[in-house]
Amino acid sequence: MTLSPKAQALLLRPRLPTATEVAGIPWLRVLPLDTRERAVAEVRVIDIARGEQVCRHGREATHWLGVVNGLLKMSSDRPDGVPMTFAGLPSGAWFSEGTVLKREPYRYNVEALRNSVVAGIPTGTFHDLLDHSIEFNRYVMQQLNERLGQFIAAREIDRMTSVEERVARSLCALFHPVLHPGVGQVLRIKQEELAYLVGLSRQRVNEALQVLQAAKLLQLEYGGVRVLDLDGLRTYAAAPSA
DNA sequence: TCATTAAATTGTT
DNA sequence: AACAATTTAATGA
Repeated sequence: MTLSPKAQALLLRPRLPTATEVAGIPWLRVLPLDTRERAVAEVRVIDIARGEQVCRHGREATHWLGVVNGLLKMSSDRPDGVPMTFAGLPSGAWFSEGTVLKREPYRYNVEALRNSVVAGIPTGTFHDLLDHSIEFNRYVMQQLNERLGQFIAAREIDRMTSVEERVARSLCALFHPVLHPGVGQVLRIKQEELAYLVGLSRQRVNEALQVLQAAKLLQLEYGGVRVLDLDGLRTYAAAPSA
C-alpha cells in the first residue's frame, strides 16, 4: 500500500456508516426499533488498509468492533514469539465483547488481511445496551458462548498434523453461521489469505483445498470458496497415509 | 455492448 | 519461488 499521508489520514478518519453498511450489522436487527435507532446513531465505521492493525494487544478497549466488509485476523503474541492465530474474522463478525465487557485492555492483535471496513460502538454504548435491552443481552450471550467453542476448536486445530484437516476446520470456523452471519454459501477469500490465516504456504493450502473439493465438501471458485457440506468439513478426517 | 488488454488469482513444478 | 494458465476488471470503440 503506497498511499500519500493525506490519503491515509482520510482513510483512517472514522465516518458515519452508509445505509448498506448499517444493513450489514447483524445485532442491530435483533433490537426493537427505538433502541435500534439510538444504537445506529452511535455507530462509526473506519476503512482499514491491508496489513494495518485494528487493535493492538495491551491497548485499552474503547469500542466493540465488527467487520462490515473484508477480512481480519485475530492472533495473540505468545511468549515464544510465534504468533497464534485464534480466528479469521469475515464480514458480519463482531468481536472484543469479552474485553469490552470487563473494561480491560485487548488481549490480542487484530489486523486486516485485505482492505476492510470496520464498524464500532463505544464501550459506554455497549454497556447501555446491556443494561437496557434483553435482546442485546441474548445476542451477546450467544456470541460469547459460540466464541468459547471456537477458541477451543482453534487449539485443537493448532495441534492437528494433517493439513487437510486444519484447512477444513479453519474453513468451518469462517463459515460459522452464528458468529459470522455475513458469510453466505460462498466465502470471499483468496487462497493466499487463507494460507496466512492457517499459517501454511499457499501451495500447500491449494493442494488441501483440492483434496477437500474432490471429497465434495467444497467447491473452489475464483477468489472464493463455496461450501457444499459444512458438517462434512467439521468431521473431515484425513485418509490414513500409507 | 463487445472486443481487447491489463491485472489478479489459481494451479504446477 | 517462479512460471503458466485461467478468471476478472478496465478500457475504449
